[in-house]
Amino acid sequence: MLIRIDPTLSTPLFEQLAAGIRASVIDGRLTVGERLLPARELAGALDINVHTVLRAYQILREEGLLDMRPGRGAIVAGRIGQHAALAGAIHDLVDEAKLRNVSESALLSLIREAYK
Amino acid sequence: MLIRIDPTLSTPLFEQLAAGIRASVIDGRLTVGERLLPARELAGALDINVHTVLRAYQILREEGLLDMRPGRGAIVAGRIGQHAALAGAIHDLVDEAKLRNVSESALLSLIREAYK
DNA sequence: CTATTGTTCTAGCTGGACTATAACAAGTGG
DNA sequence: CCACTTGTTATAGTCCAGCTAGAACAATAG
Repeated sequence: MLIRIDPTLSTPLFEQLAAGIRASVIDGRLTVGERLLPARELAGALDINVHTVLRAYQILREEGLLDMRPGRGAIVAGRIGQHAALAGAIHDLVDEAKLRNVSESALLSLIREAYK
Repeated sequence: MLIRIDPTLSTPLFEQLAAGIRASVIDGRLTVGERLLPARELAGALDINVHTVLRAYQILREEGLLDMRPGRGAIVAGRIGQHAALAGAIHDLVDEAKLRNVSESALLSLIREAYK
């Protein structure tokens, strides 16, 4: 599981991490039942704090993507079903946005608006 | 121009404001050539600081949405052309996401991922 | 010339993100 | 049962982005 973290970005580390794992689950790089690296281990590998990793894990658990318990670790639960369609739609939208020179942040806030 | 700001949300005020105005321009509530409220005035109305309003305005200028100069104010430039199609696509995507119980924050980070 | 309005600068406050330790609880495997 | 692993919880400190406040400046309108 290769996930890259960039401390210089404005998006929080725990969000970046959650986003990376989430994407991995959706496109199949992580499969249901698979176990993630133990928090302390991953934290060491990424050179960040354990709590930051755990915070990312907990977000994903609340989304139903992970199942975690002490002693067992964090396991991909993948309640998300067939997100493939969604992933496709997202891809198309992003392409469209790029084509029209709409910046990432602009697109993001348009979506935030649409969610209201 | 009615734009609502919620200080309790985690999204910065200046972003909320920029997002609101941006959306207004795109769906036609604000038309090209129209002048926005002077920063100090809008700040007073929203009960926030002038700098926060100006920061939002400047973001939109960088996007080419606004034209602003001292003494004249901020005017909708609307370089964005026909974003109607994009707006439609966004709307569809958000509906799809809601249908699948994908949270707003999850969708946002999926899009951030797709932008890479 | 005066009033308006964006621009720039300086300064201070606050909350969230991140880190660092440490103790605790629930599992796993021998 | 025991040792080890791993998530959970709590406490505390640092740092920075966002917001506020006040003031002086520059360009534009009338």
